Amino acid sequence: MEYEEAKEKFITTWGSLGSLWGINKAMAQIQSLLFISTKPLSMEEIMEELQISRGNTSMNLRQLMDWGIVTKESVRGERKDFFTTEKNVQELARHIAKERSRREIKPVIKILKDVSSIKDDGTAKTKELIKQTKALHDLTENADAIINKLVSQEQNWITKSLIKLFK
Amino acid sequence: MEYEEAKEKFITTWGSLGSLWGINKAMAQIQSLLFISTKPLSMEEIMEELQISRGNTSMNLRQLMDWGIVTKESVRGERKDFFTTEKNVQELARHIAKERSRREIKPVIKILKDVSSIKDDGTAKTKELIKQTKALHDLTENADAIINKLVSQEQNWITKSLIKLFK
DNA sequence: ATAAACTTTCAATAATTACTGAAAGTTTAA
DNA sequence: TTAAACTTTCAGTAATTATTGAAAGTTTAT
Repeated sequence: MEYEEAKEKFITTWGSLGSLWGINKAMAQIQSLLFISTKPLSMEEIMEELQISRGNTSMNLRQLMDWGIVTKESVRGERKDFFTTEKNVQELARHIAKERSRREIKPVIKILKDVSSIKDDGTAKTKELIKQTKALHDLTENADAIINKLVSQEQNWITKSLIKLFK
Repeated sequence: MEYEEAKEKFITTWGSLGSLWGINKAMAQIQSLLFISTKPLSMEEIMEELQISRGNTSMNLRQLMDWGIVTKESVRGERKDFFTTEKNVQELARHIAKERSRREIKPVIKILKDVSSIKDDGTAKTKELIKQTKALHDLTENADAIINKLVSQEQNWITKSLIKLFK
């Protein structure tokens, strides 16, 4: 396998992994294209490379910027915008984890808390609902906290050595 | 909020979280219905409760069984099948993590390994592709290992206390 | 062996989600 | 201030994914 094939394979694979986990294909592909690019790319270049429309490119670049993993850059002497992605995988993971936590996990934790806090009317089905949603609440909250800790910047030597322990 | 509303809210919320993470809505809803049920449910009851068709129910129950989180049960004296889900959240998380790892993450790790192993032809773009996919490979492999360890059954006292540390 | 009770399969259809392309909007240089 | 260069928006369309429902298949009781 040489460069072109490897590049193609990487972008395609990352795109399908994205879809599988609820991230749209174009968004994942744009990010992966930038991730292995040696220089900032213009909208034109991205469209050309991935064979997608101007509108699609624009919308997905916006989303990537909202997620904080792509930034617009100016290249001196050039009029058009250029885009780069966070190149450090640790940082990348941190941004993604933080955003998904904030947008998707935290609101669910809130609802699980509400649901598990309903008044116990003494019936078996209410008791079961409370017990099970409480367990799910605790698990989700823990998982969320652990993941955010694991990818957080404030990783001191303790955390780092713990990660090694897990390997 | 009393029972019916809370139940409704829980099932709906869990269903949309599912979609958001690439798990189909009906599948997530069936699982959550079983998760708070005090007894095994028949296909009839599931269809009725969630207002979905027989075919849909059957296909999604099959998938849940393939994932190892729902089991078919016989109730003595009854001809039809009854279904239950894993009630222990820890076990549930373990099954889901294992399956997603096996089906989705492991194959991607394999491809990242292949891609990052292409011959270095000395060009900047090849060097960048190798460097970046290698970094992603290592991160993905670590994340996969950590998550599987965290939810694994063999949680001994060390692991448990580490989890506490992360809280 | 028959038929009732139940489940699965799958082609057709619906619902959802993503994508396009052109018009409207914005920025920049002169 | 004009107009060229560029970007965004969004209604319409396409592609994908989920769902239905009825026919085919299976199991069980007699």
